[in-house]
Amino acid sequence: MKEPIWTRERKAPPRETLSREQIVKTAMGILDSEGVTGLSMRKLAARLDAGATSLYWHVPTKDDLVDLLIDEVWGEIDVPEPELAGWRSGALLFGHSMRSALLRHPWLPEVMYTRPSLGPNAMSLGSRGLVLFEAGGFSDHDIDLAMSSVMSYVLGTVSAEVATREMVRKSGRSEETWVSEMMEQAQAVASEYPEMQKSVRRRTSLGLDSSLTENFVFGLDALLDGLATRVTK
Amino acid sequence: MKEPIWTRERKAPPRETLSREQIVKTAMGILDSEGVTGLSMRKLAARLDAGATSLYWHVPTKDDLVDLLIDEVWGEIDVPEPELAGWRSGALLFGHSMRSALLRHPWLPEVMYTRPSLGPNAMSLGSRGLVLFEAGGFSDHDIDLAMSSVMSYVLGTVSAEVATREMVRKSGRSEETWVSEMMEQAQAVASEYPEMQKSVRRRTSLGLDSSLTENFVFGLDALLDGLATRVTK
DNA sequence: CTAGTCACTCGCACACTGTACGACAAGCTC
DNA sequence: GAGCTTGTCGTACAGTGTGCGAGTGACTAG
Repeated sequence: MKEPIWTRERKAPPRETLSREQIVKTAMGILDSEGVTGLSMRKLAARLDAGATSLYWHVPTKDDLVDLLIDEVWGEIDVPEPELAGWRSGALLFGHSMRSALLRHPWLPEVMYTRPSLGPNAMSLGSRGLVLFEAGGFSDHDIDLAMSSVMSYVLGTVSAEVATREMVRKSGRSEETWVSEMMEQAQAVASEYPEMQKSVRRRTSLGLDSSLTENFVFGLDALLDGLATRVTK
Repeated sequence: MKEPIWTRERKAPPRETLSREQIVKTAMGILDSEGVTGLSMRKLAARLDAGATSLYWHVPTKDDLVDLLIDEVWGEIDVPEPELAGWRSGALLFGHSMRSALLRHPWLPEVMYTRPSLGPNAMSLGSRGLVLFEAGGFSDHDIDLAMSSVMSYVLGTVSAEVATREMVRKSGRSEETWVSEMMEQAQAVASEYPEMQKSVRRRTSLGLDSSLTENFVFGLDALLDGLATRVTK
């Protein structure tokens, strides 16, 4: 009579092997710190002390790997239960949670717009979002319109924010000197675009961080105000 | 006495040469039809009957070329003069114009979030937008907050829309069969995500196009409603 | 103990990318 | 003619994703 596997002892510790989780995790590290162009299969493999093509046993293609990484990010986003906060502050919280996830993983905008990406975490996120807006009293027809307008707003704003921060980073300057250089440029073309100059000056008075946060909050607030008038129940 | 140039005849027609405009134009064609991955310097050169490296005399790098292309798209977006329509319908028009430009050039989202891109058309667009909102009666402080929330909303929504369309295209199925396949998938995981199922069904009843347009309009309307309450003057 | 079958690793090779370099040519001004 | 500017392009290099097939360690059946 054969003894079942889980009681039987292993003769020797199992061979150390790569795992999909491990690959995803270190790929995430590379992506977060070096961006999309910094991630190559060879570099990833090297960091795992493995041959480049070994990865392909665990992951079909690089694109699939990126899909896994995207879904990982969706998994980091909170959606509060509606009974805890009400839909409005729930949506606000959701927006902020989504923003901070995107700021932690600034590579996401440049890859997410070319691919399906309907992994389990994305599904769960979408589902929980819909629950929130349903509880908020939107009509059946409006629930996912409301939900997806909030998601799109956050996505767009934070993508733009990430692009701005990227601009600063690439310039190699510090934040302050970058802002002041922008000011100079704005001065130079002031005659052509007087409005832009005012805008830059307005943003300069706050720091870059606060200015971007204010931007995000202002629009989200306005959008939620607009959505509030569409609550019917 | 030397005769001025414009009266002097050319001895021979000038040598045919590449031009930046020409390069930009055919690159735009490739990008629009084959997407970002379809654009390579060699392919672009081949389509111009030129050697690959000849392009580098007219354009410093491929990235710079893409920057030119992005600014070209910004140039296609209308912003109405405020006195023609008022800020609200002006903003609506602007949003639709921006949307259709992005739908014509669906490659834009995947490249715009990694780079500066403050070309002349972008500047002019921003400036005209600010004029519109200023005339709308927003406080000095709110003008560019309002403006950029609209831009971000449109950007985010249409980027997501483009991604959806890309999904359909890549699947190789027709629009209808794709939608019904989505329905099946939704049925399959219905127990886990009942909300998603409802959402998919709602979208299925309209066509894909109308559903996406409705989505866009709904959120933009809500956002503008919210912004309207912030008009002070 | 041997033979066989999985699960997994990895070197090589291929086609492709952006672009630096330097040789070359055509047209213009002296 | 000489010399300069403008422009073209072949070659080469370092890098990419990944298909293929050989190889290896751990396990099981006989």
